[in-house]
Amino acid sequence: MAKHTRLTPRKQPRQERSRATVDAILQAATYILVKSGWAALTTNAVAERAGVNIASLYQFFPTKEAIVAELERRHIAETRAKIAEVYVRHRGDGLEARVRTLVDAAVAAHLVAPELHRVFSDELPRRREETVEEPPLIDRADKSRLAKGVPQPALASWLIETVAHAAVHEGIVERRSDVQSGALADELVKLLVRYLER
Amino acid sequence: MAKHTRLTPRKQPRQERSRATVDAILQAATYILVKSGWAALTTNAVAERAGVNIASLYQFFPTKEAIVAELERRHIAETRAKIAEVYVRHRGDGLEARVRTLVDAAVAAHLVAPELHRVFSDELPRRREETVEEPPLIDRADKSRLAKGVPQPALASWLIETVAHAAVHEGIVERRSDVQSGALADELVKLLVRYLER
Amino acid sequence: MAKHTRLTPRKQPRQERSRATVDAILQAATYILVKSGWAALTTNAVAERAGVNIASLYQFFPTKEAIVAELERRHIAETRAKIAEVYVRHRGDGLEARVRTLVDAAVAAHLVAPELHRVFSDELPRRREETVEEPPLIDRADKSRLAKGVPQPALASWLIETVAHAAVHEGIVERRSDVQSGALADELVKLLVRYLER
Amino acid sequence: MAKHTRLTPRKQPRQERSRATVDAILQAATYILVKSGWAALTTNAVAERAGVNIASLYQFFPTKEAIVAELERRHIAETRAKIAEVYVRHRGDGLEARVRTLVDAAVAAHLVAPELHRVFSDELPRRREETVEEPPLIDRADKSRLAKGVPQPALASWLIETVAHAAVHEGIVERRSDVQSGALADELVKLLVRYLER
DNA sequence: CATGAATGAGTTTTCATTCAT
DNA sequence: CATGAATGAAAACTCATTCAT
Repeated sequence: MAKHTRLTPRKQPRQERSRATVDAILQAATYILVKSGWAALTTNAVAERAGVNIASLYQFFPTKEAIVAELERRHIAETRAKIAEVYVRHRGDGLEARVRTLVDAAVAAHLVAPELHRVFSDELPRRREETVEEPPLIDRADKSRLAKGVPQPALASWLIETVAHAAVHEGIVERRSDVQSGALADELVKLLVRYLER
Repeated sequence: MAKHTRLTPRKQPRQERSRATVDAILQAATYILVKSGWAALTTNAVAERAGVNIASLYQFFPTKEAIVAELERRHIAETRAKIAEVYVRHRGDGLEARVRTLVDAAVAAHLVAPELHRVFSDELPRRREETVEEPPLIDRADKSRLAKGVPQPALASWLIETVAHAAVHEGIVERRSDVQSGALADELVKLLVRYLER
Repeated sequence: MAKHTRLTPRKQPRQERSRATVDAILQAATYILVKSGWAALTTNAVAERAGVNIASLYQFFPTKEAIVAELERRHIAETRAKIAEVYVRHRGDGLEARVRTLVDAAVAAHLVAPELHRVFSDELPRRREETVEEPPLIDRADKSRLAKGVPQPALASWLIETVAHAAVHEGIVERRSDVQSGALADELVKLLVRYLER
Repeated sequence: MAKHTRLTPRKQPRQERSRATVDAILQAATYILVKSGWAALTTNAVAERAGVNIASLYQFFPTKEAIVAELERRHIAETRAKIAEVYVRHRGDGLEARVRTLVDAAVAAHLVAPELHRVFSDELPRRREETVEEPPLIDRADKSRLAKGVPQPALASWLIETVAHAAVHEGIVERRSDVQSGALADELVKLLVRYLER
C-alpha cells in the first residue's frame, strides 16, 4: 500500500536545458497551485503549462508528489534564508529586542510568497509520514532563553511560537494592511513581551 | 442544468430506514476523512463503507461536497451548542473570568471531535465562495468589552480571537496532555490577560 | 469550466499510429450507429469495438457528440463532392436538363452512404444550436433560375428542394430498387418539370 | 436479448383516480418530450412532474417505451380522427378536389400537435421492429383512383403520398406562416394536380 | 533524451426498475 | 393500490504513469 514514493527528484539536471525544463515545471506547478488549487494540479496540466512533454516531466520527477515536495523544499529554503537574514541584521539583548526579532522573522518568512505559503499550509493533503520539515521561526537557543525563567518553559516556548506564527499567518490573509503597516507586529510584540516578562 | 453545485442534501429521509442510510453515509464519510483524508473520500468508498448502494447515496446527496457540507453543518451545530453551554455556565465579571470563559469555550469547542475538526480546518479544499460558516469562539458583545480601552480595539479583538483559537487548535494535536490537564488553558489565560489589562 | 460542449476534435493525430486509432474510432462509431442506432452509441462501446482504450478515445474527442460531428463533417464533405461532380458532368440548358441534374445530384448524394445518411437525418437528437451544416442539393443560382417565373418564387424554390430531397430520401429506404433502376428519378423529374413549366 | 418489451399499458385504469394518474403521466411525458426532448425523458422525471410515485407509474406502464407508445397511439388516434373529418367534410369528384382533400388532410393531421409530431418523427430512436403504425394520409381506395391512369401507378401513388407528407411536415417547421395562410397547400395542390393529370 | 501515443484503474453520476411496508 | 427506499448496471470522463520510436 505504501508505494514507497520517493520525494526527491529523479536526477539532478546537469545541462542548462535540463535546468530550464525543471524550472519551467516548477513554475507551472506553482502557478496552477496558486491560481486553481491542489485539485487542479494534474501532471498533464503542469506539463502542458510548462510547455514540456509529459514524458519529459517524468524524466525529472518520479511522481506528482515529488514536484510538490521540491516546490516546498525551495520555498522553505528561501524562507530560512529570509529568517536568517533577519536574525543577522537585528540584534540587541533586551527581551523586547529579541521578541521583535522573532516577530519580524515570522513576518519576513510569510512575505516570501504568501499565496504559495497559504496553499502549502491550508490546502495540501498532508501525509502524516514523510514531510518536508518546516523551518522554525525562532532560533532554538533563542527560544530557550526567551522562555527561561517562566514557570513552564517548554509549554511557554511552544506557546509563543504557535501564537506568533498563527497571528502572522492568519494576518497575512485577513489583516494584510495591518501586517504591512507594522501595526500587527507591534501588537504582537506587546502581547508576547507582556507574557514573557516576569 | 449547470451542475449548480448544490451543497444541501437532495431530500430528507422520511422513514426510519432511510434515516439509517443517511447516518451510515455520514459516519462512513467521517471515518474515511479522519482515517485517510480528503483524497481518499470518494463516493464509492463512502457508499461501500456505509454498506449502501452508490445510487442510494445519490438519492440523498447530490455531490460528494454536499456530504462534507452536511458533516460540517452538524459538527458546527454541536460546536455552537458546546460554546453556548460554557457561556451559560461560567460567569463572572472580572477580566480574568471573562478571558477564562473564552478560553474554556475554545477548548470545549475543540474537544467535540478533534480529529474531524482538524480535517475540516486543515485539509479540505476550501471553496472561497459558499462555505458553511464557522462559529466564532467569542460572543460579539463580550469581545468588544474585552478589547475596549486598548489602543487598537479592532486589531486587538481580532488578535485575541486568532491567538486563542490557534493555541487551542494546534494544542489539541501537539500538546494534547497539556490541553487535558488544563495547563495550556492556564498559560493562555495568563497571556491574554496580561495583554489586555492596561 | 462550463463543459463547453466542443464539437471539434481535441487534437489532430500526428503519427501513423494515432491516425489509425482515430480512423478505428470513427469506423466503430459508424458501425454502431448504423447497426444499432444512436441509443447504443456509448463511448465505451465505440472504444471497445475500435479496439482502443477509452482514454485514447478521449485524447482525440472531447465528447461523444464530437465523434458524431466529425462523422457528419466527413460524410458531408463526401456528399458535397458527389454533388459537385454531378453538376460538373451534367449540363444542358433546358428546364428538364436542369431538373434532371438536380435530381441526379440528390440521388448521388444519398447513395454515398445511405444508412449513415438515414441515421444522421432521422435518428440523431438534434441540437438546435451548433450543428454541422448540410449541403443544399441545388446550386443557389440554379434554384433561383428554376423558380423564376412562377408566381411565388421563394415558396416554389423551397418546395422543389424539399420535395426532391424527401422523395429521394424516403425512396432510398422504401423504394430502393426504383431508385437504382432510375424509375423514381424519372417520375420525380416529371413531377418537378410539370410543376415548373409555365 | 430481445427482452420482449410489451408496448401496451399494463392494465386499464378502471377507476376515476387511476385514469387521472395515467393522464397525468402522459401529460408529463408530453411536456418533457416537447420541452426537453427524448434524452430528458426519464421515468423518474415523468413521475416527478406528474406528481405520482415512480412505483405507481410502473403500476400502469411496464416500461418507459410503453409510455411513449401510448402517447403515440393517442396522437395517432387524434390524427386519424382529424383526417377522417376532413374526408367527410370535403367531397367533390374532380381530380383537383380529391387532391385538395388529401392535402387538407395532411395539413390537418400535422396541426393536431405539431411539436409532439416533430418529436415523434424526428427524435425518437426508432425500433425497426415493433412500431405503432402511422396513419396514411390518404384513403387507400382514393389513392388508387388518383394514381390510376398514370404509367407507374404504384410508384406514383407512393410518390404523391411521400411528397405531400414531406412538404407539409417540413413546412410546419420551416414555413409555418405559409402553411397557416394556405399558400403552401395551394402550391402543393398545383404540383400534385399537374403531375397526376394526363 | 524528447515526443506522441497509449492505458489501467478509477471517479462521479444516472437511470430503469423492483422491493417492502 | 400507493409510497419511500433501494439497487444493478452502466455511462461519461479523468489521471498518473509508461511505452515506442
